[in-house]
Amino acid sequence: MTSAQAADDVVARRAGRRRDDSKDDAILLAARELLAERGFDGMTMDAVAARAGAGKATVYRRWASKVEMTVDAVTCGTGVPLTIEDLPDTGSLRDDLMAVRFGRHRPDDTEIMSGLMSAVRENPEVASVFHAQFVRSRITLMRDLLERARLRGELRDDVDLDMVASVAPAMIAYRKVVAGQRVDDDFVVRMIDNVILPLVLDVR
Amino acid sequence: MTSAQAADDVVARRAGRRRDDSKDDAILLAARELLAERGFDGMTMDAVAARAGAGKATVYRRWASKVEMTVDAVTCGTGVPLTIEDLPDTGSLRDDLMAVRFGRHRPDDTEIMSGLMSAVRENPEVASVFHAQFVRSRITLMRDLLERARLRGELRDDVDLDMVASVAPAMIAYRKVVAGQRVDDDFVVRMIDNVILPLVLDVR
DNA sequence: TAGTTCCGAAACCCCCCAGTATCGTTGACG
DNA sequence: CGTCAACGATACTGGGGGGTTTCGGAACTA
Repeated sequence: MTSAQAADDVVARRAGRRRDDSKDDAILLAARELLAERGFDGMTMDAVAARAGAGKATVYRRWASKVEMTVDAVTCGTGVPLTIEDLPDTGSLRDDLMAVRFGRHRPDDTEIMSGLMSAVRENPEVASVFHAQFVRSRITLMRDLLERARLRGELRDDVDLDMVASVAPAMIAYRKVVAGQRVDDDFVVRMIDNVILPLVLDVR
Repeated sequence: MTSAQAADDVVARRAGRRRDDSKDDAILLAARELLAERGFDGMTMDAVAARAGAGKATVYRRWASKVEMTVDAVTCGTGVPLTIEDLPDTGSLRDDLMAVRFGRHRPDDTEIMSGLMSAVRENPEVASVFHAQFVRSRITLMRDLLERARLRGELRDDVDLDMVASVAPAMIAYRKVVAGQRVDDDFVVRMIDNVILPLVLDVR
């Protein structure tokens, strides 16, 4: 409980209409949708407010700037990045990787990643949250999964884990952001079976 | 000889000061530098003109818009993409790949690739030249080199050439554009030796 | 020298958009 | 019901930048 909430409950609540907390989510959702559809530059604050069914004043009452709103939209909206804690050991690296793709997780956020790219170059705050949300967490997850497979004895012993851990994130981001192609299930499975696994597995 | 040049030589040359063709190169060079330093949005036409030692009118006398100038800056400036014709068969895939990186070619243009990214999303013309210059040509080159290695008998026979051909371009673009890290010689060599070659080579 | 064309510099126009201010309205509290 | 804060809508401000025009000067032809 924050001190502000305590003040509301214990001390007399201030008069006047109370803030509609559901608007926070509506605004952040609108921001994410527009980020995915039009990118950071195309996501105007007027459009965000309009899609959320709110006025701009309501948006700026909650966030001081477009950047701060964007940071919250990305961090709160796309959720805490997946970690190895969320993925029970299936006993095989292939099944572990499939679980990452096909498990019951948040929807594909490559569109948001793509839409954020333009803002990353010129905004350190955005760059920081982008890196944490879309780069570091994914490489770390891959590295942890590979490490687990290594302990199970699945991997050859000369694998460069740090390098290999970035192969899948790189190929997925490249296909979406740089090459501008769809990242569908076919592509992911084919990448896993024809690139990642042949690269690390002991069996031949 | 173009008809315009013929007209200049045969028919009477029009009166007045002649266009300084060297300005074209100066402007395109300034555009590339600013594209690399500040990205497409940060590259203002005023800055391009100023760096080229020209007036904006001079720029707009040659190109109708910022986009058209950018397209020319990228296509003319970074040169014709490398093809397998430019790379004599060294007899080994590793040496072929090293020749791509360390051969006597144009300077590293990952900065320009990175700077163009923001414009790709919202401009089909830029997207087209970007794709030709930085995506298609590189994947094709990789694929041709792999094919050549396959004919030499270097490769395992179950290699997914189309998929593998995009691994190196993906990892380099990812590291630079998405992860925001330097693409130095160490990284490239390590990628070749610990990812690309283990993935395709027959020897084990 | 007269006429023409290109030059750099700079003023200018116009649109877009982040952010602010003001409106009348709505709803919670006393 | 009176008060007051949050609400949606909307007008407004200020800065940035693409693109155009103007201007005096320079370079070229005749």
